[in-house]
Amino acid sequence: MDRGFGQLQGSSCIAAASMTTGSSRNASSINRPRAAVSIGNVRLKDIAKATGYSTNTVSLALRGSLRLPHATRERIRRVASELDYLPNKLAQALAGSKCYAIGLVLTDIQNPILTEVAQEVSSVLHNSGYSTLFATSNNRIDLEIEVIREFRARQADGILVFPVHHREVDHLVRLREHGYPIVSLAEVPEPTVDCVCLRERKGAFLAVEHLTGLGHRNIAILDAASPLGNFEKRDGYRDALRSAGIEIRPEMEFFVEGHGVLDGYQAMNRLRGRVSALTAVFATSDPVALGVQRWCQENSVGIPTQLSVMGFDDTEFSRLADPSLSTVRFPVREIVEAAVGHLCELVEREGDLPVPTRRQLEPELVARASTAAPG
Amino acid sequence: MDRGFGQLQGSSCIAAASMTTGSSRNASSINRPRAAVSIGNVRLKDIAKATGYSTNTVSLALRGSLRLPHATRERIRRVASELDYLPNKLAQALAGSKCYAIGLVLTDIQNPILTEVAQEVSSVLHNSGYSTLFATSNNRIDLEIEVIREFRARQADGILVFPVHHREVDHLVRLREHGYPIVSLAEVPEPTVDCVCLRERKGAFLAVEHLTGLGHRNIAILDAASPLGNFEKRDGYRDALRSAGIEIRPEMEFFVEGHGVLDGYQAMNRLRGRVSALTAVFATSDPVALGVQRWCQENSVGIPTQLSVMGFDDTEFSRLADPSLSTVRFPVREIVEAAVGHLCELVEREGDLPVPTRRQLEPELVARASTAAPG
DNA sequence: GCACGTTGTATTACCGCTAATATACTACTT
DNA sequence: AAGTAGTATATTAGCGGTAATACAACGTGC
Repeated sequence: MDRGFGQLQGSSCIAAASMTTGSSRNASSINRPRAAVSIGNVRLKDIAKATGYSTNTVSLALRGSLRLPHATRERIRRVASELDYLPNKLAQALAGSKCYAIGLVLTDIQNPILTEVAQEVSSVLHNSGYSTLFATSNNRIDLEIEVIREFRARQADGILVFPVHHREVDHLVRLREHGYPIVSLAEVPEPTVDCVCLRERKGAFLAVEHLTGLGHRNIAILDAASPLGNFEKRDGYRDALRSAGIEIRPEMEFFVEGHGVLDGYQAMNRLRGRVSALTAVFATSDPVALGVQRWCQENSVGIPTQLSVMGFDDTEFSRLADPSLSTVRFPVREIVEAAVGHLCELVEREGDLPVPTRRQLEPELVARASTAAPG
Repeated sequence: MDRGFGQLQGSSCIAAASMTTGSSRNASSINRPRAAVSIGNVRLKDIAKATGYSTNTVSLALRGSLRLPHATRERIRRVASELDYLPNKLAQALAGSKCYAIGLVLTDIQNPILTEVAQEVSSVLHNSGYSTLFATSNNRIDLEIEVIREFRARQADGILVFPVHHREVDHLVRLREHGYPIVSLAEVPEPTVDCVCLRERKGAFLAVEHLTGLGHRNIAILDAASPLGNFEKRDGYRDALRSAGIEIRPEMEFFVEGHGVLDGYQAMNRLRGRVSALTAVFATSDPVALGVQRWCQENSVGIPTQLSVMGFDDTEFSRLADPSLSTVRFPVREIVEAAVGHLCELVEREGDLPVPTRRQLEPELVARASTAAPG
């Protein structure tokens, strides 16, 4: 929140490079306009020339080696900052073994919750000294595989991924087996790959249990996950019905194309004939639920009087929807922190990874105004 | 992870590497779980050993050099793919001059429009053969500067940025002057840095002109941009009032903290006493407008009967809001395509950049149900 | 029959950095 | 005074690629 005007904060003082009122010999070779390079093409070698030390000594100084006397270290550092030296992280990564970059693969970002995840991931990684490589699979497994290869080619130290298909993770497992750190942000059935995830099945269970608890018995599910082969939420839905002694009817399970508002809206259009037969709808993501609400408003179906609507994720839009949406919270911060933490741990093990673990976070029901006892 | 005496050149010789005989079967030997490295640590040298050629010949073959006879090229390529060779892009970048990565800096991602931008950018870049480095400045100029330095250290070939302050872009200008390709996605006053942007001032003008055209004269602005020093939308608002002969009253201009739904809602709470004095509200982003709608619903202010509401950006949530939100379209695809295209062009110039240009895209009014003539 | 291009491939030198080892010096020992 | 530690720095060899150059074997032309 600080507006801070005087941002002169040692951020940069370029052009200094060309001046070098060299105490030792001249360093005129620095300002030779080399081709194709940016402002910051000051290298260890340049600092070496400017100070008279060897590049290796400069490298040691900048990394704070105690083998160098304090005075030398400081002198080199001062010159480095005068020249606005920026280390070449590619070269560092090539010489060392890490490159301090993590790849993040999202499925799509129609759902604002994934956006929040992206924001949080990049921010947490930044604070841990890592950069974020970003890509979306667009819900296509071939793209998922492709971008992961891309990340590996860039020597990313590890990968965070929302797999497109929670059951098609062979490519992840294989990498993991070879010591490549990968953490899935969605639950995969067998813990053959690390995952830090929300207990989705239970989340869906809570959502639907909330509805049955209110007295609903005709509950539809608008399911955007199953078409991709991800059945956790549908299973939770069925669990809840079963545990309430309600028959599971396939005709109450509807597939939805994507996670957008429009998808929910259109789904309702398709099943409009059946609406009178139900008293509640559980959508597997918030935007879909908002689309349902919208359809109801247009079609004069009262929420929650005639139809109760549940979402999933608890995005900001849901809280301030009209009526406010009952949903299940997706704890972005907790999941991201745990996932990044775990991934960084794996990365630091440098190859000898422990057996994969699964960390499941607990979902939390958020009951709001879009659900009530059936009229 | 030191290997001692340096006589052993390959620090991690995969089993495959030991096959010197020209024959080419041994794929199964890849999966020896060696320390500290990923599965794909097959290098040119390994392919060289496996085929009997020198690493340079292998390099040429994989890059399709015509200096090699067809048969040799194909043979090498086959072996490479059998070994699942993945080129080390860091090494390529270090040896060549480009690294085929672009940095993207967003301000925050509360606003779904920025999310769409991120998705689109990474997708378009991917199709152009570039990777995306991702970071958010969180609306803090110091972070903006920091992540840009980070990108430069990673040798990003160029940067796409939504500057936090459209008028504080010295750090960008300085880089640009030194030949570093940067494209701003928001309009900066002087074209000292390339930008591909929406004509925001005109967009705001259209929005407010739409309101004045309907007969409104008491129009407030909920402005999330001005607090950051970005006055385009406010200026457009004033332009429209002026051109309709309406007095500009400072008490009709309200600052909003952020671009979230809640921000709009809370802003309305703060100015509730004044609501009766106005007939229309222009919010500088859609979520803020949705917050306004929500507040009105809770406080029984009819939209658009008692109050007209305009947003900005045209996100999916707005189209399906209730009532559907009148807004101004932010043409994500066009802007991103133009910006990425331009940036890539600059990148390909390899340092000798032309003078910065500004490409302004035209905004488009989207009139929906949240605006009408004042009752 | 020998200089002379053409091929096809190997050798070598970087890119910017880290890390292991080598080499001057200095300062203590004994 | 010579041997022995340290200390402060330089030299060299990689990391995994690319690029320039070298070279060897093979036709050609005259």
